[in-house]
Amino acid sequence: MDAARLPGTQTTDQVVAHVDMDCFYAACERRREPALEGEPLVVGMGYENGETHGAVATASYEAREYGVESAMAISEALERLPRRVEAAEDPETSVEAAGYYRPVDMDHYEAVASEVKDVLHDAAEVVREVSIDEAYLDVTDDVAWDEAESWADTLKATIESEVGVVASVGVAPTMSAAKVASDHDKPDGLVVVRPGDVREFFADLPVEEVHGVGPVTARELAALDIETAGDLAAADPETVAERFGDRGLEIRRYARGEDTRTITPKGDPKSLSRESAFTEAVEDTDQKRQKVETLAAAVADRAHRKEARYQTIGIKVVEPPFDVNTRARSLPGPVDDADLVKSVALDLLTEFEDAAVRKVGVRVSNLDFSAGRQASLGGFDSEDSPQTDDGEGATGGSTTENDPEGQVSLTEFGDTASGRDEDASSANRDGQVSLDDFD
DNA sequence: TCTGGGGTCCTAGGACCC
DNA sequence: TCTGGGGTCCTAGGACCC
Repeated sequence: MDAARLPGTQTTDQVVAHVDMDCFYAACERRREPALEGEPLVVGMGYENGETHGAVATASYEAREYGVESAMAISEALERLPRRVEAAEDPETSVEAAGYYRPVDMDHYEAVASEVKDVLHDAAEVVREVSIDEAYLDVTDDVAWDEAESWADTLKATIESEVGVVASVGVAPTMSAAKVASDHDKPDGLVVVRPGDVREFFADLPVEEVHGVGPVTARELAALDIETAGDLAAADPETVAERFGDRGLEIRRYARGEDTRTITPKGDPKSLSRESAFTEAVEDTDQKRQKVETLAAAVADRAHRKEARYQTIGIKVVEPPFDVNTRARSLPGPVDDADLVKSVALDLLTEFEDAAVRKVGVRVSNLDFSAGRQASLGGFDSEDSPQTDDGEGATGGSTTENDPEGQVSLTEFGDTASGRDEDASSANRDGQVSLDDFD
């Protein structure tokens, strides 16, 4: 596209495009199995091997007509839409009212997603990938409002011809409006909301469509007679703030088309986790421990491959009916140590030894990617700055070297900067960061 | 609703420090 | 020794998103 704006004509408005792939997993399955085109198709996880406790990840629009929805239990999906293979053998069931089921294959979807991303990065300077099938593009400097529609149309066509999957695109002056716009005319949608039209565009939408409003908030808003985004936009800010705090003011601003967020590329992850559900609630200690060990190894492996070290190790334990418990323990410094993940996770699990448990998870957080990237010599206190900056800059604070035994240096730093004795003393208390404590 | 898996951000309270 | 205030880090839980 030509017509880059002249420097002097820029306003504070952004031109934001939100690209959202339609039924992405199903589209990926169809790409490699074209016979599924036009058929009801359900992609789900955890239901293979005769298991029935999985959930629907994506249902094609044809499958949705039978009432199958994403996040629905597979067992319920099968009631509404039997499997085609079984229907064919069962004279009682009509083949027309049956569909195809495929298990989730993340590796394949990620490969397709990276092809899509290549197209997006060609189309815009700044791309924020939100998830495997969704991204924001900042095209403020490349696309004028007059050409937004044809630009988006071209982008959609390119994705379809080069990758073979269909996207919906919304273009608007803010991220929150672009997101709603891309969803507004799905599938194969293209909606442009110009700067002056945002408030009107939101007015009649159900309040749940505002980004950040989920079922809980929607219910509480309904109790205040706030049912549309327009109601929320017009609501008294003090009432909203009183009930929902800062988050309330934020969703109100979104509903008014006010959103000052700018598009930045996605940074490093903040945490990595693995979790897994039992078929039914389990009390047996060994079964729980075994699953936690497996998850711990998987998480540690993933972190290792991503060159992430972690300072906090935690578990999640879900008790029936759906009580989520989390426990976490922080270490004196970041580590990359699969055995430690396992031993800490198991230790945290002992609290739930006697509990009935339906699901467990292991997480590492407080991630540090510095080791794999560069050996930075920064981080020493500079002479010219007095005491005021110690809390902040503190690159890494604790061990930025590879091994947790890098303690020596910590202790030495101990009395040089007041902000540091915390680290040093906590390391000392734990004596040499003795990993033995966790074994 | 008989809830799968992987994330993010926010809040509140306690410990600890100055 | 008691009181008070400011600040940070950590843990746990909640809501939300895809």
